[in-house]
Amino acid sequence: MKGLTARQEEILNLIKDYLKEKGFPPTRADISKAFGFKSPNAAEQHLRAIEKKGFISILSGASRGIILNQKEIGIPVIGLVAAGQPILAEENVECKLEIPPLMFKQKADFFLRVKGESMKDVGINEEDLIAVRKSKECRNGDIVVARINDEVTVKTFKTNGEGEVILQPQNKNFNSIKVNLSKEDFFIEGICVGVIKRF
Amino acid sequence: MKGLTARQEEILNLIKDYLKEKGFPPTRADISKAFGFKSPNAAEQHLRAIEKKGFISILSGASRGIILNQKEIGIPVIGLVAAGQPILAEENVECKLEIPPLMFKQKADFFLRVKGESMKDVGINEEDLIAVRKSKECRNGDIVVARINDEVTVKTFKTNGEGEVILQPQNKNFNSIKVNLSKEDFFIEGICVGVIKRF
DNA sequence: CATTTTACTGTATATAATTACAGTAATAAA
DNA sequence: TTTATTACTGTAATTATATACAGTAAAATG
Repeated sequence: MKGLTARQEEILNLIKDYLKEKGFPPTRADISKAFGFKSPNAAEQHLRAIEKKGFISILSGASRGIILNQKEIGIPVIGLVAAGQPILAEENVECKLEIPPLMFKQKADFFLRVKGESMKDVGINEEDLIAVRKSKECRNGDIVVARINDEVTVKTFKTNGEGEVILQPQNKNFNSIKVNLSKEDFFIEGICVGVIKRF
Repeated sequence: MKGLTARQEEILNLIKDYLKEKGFPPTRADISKAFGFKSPNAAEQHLRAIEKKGFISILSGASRGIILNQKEIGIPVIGLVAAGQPILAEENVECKLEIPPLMFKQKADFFLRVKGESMKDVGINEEDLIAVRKSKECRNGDIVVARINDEVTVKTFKTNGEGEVILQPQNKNFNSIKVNLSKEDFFIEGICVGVIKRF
């Protein structure tokens, strides 16, 4: 379900983030400050628009009386990534899962359901959920979610510093992937910060 | 950290309930109304006492600025199990971790920090947290947390139905453990319902 | 092309909410 | 026995917050 303008979605995301971080919703002034609005009324009117479209409820008279109408709280669980689609595109989202801030050592932005056994030697198996922090950069040895020509893969990242990138599986039955940066479309989607197995 | 008085605990529970229901914390007036206090200061002073004892934080100047210091919510994370102690004894609890109900397929009662690599072939490695559902029974093939003579171990459970129990590691470098039920003190603590890895 | 919607600034005000101060009374601790 | 602590009432000041009203301007819509 969409219907929100880009700006309204930004506002809604701020409310979600604020709630997650502080445990209670922001005031009109908090929102205005975050976006640089010089009038609290700017926030007020955005809130009313978002309410009208059904994403939040506003309790009249109550301070911070903003209620999220969505049950989709938490971070998205990504199943199969449709070719050509951004990883977080709505059609890839299986469900959402709420996790506490301290669950992993770093903040996780989404979960990705693992296909294949190429990383089994580090304990990542088919159907596991890996917790991913969005990042365009990574270090040697990081387990990364990378995209090569529309295909998303999870591997260990290696580089020799001269533009040569190798994606290493952690399974002796699989071969390393040498990425030709000049010919192939290569992109780091994020870094694996954790794994969840469900038996 | 000192314990809360009965009244303070009631107040804290109200805050938790209010938060769960409305999505934001109550004001002093809300608390006073719920308990029939005729002065908002009654609530204020309870809050200060609860804050002093470390259960909440109060943000100065912010309306509804009550933050739960959720050290004691969630399920316990068990580190090393002291010999002879029940697994959930307080001295074994490293911290607590709140998990959503849908995190695993079955309800988890506690986490156990894994020592050793005996289960590496099923993706359970040293320092991983395994989610355990308390249970005295289990089936063939279940990954169980078992206790043999004061020692806690994680293995795959096998039995031939004639009282013979074998605890199987999932690592070719480790040997199976045959349990002599007549001589040894054997006990199933629970069944592994999931794993969390934190990189 | 007129109208609506979006996206704001700027001002003002009623009220929501925190919080300080002054008490009372019962109970627990020193 | 004196002193804290717990558990409140009652009042009041200050600030935090919601929210109404009056505008401007650009973009989208019909």
